[in-house]
Amino acid sequence: MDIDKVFKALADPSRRLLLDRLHRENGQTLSALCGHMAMTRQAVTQHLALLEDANLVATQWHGREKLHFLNPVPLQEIYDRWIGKFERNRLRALRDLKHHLEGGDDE
Amino acid sequence: MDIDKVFKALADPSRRLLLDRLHRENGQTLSALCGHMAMTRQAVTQHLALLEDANLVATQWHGREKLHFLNPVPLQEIYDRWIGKFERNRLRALRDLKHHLEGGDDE
DNA sequence: GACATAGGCAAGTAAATGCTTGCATATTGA
DNA sequence: TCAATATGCAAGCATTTACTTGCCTATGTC
Repeated sequence: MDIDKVFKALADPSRRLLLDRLHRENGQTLSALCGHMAMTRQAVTQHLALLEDANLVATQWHGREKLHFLNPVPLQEIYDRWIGKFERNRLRALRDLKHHLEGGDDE
Repeated sequence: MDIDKVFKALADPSRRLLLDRLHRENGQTLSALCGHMAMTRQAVTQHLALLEDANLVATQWHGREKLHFLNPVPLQEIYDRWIGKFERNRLRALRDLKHHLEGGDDE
């Protein structure tokens, strides 16, 4: 899995909104998703393509409709393999921060 | 807290590497951090400024040296307020996905 | 068959991004 | 005091990004 694609896909607020919308109601068509966005259909298509490339969204054709489904796995992996690492030493980092900012060893 | 700044800060691999380096050894100077990066000092400075603006890094001057400290709080908040939400319905989303991809109601 | 609906493809554009180069300032140490 | 070290500031540039407009295709419906 390309973790960089996932981070880049999450970097845009419109794309995060799309994920939110799918989280609220899974399996929506492109047109339905467009309803929430203040941009053209093409722009939404491009955002969704990026999300699909990052494996955050999976699609399936139903006749002339393209249904979009949320895939939560990459989010989990971002946490497990990236954010979690920092959390494990969270207290230590905060101690460092406080120690040095509030007058540490030589100040 | 501006969650968008945090996501944008995390979108670049060089900036994630900088966080990794600070995680490995906290309180490094700009020059020390430059040692790990294949770019000019100015580029690193700009990356660090973005991280600081996103509140992922805090700095403190020690004479002519600028020390950089990791602040894990925004990462925690990204998890709590964003990723966690999706995780709570992770199984449901995966069920939706499987159901529709492997031949659902009408296929 | 004709027409509306759902979506795709591709070129164009303005703004953001990542990085560089050049020069200036401040601290430290011989 | 002079030079080396540590960092800052700002303009310039190439690439990427987000979005648009215009046109084309396929599915469903009267």
